[in-house]
Amino acid sequence: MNIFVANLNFKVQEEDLRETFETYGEVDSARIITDRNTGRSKGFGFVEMPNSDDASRAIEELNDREMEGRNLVVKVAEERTEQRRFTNRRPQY
DNA sequence: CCTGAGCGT
Repeated sequence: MNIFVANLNFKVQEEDLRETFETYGEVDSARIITDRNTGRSKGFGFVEMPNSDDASRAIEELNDREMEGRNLVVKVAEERTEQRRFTNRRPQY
């Protein structure tokens, strides 16, 4: 199950996110979205949990929960538009 | 070092 998590403190990293969600069950992957150009955190990310039951509990429990001084926003993620592949050439603007 | 709506290379 794909989980969207936002309102993250910028200093929170993927492993912190993973640990937080592992409290409620197995975490397949945790990803923090970082700015392509600066590499800094965008303040939100995605967590994939194999067990949808654990995922639902995690969403209920972690949504609006405080983490590093910020209140987390945890929702079920929308389907990703399309599986895009790496493109070495990016229009820099 | 710094910021704060939203859905990913």
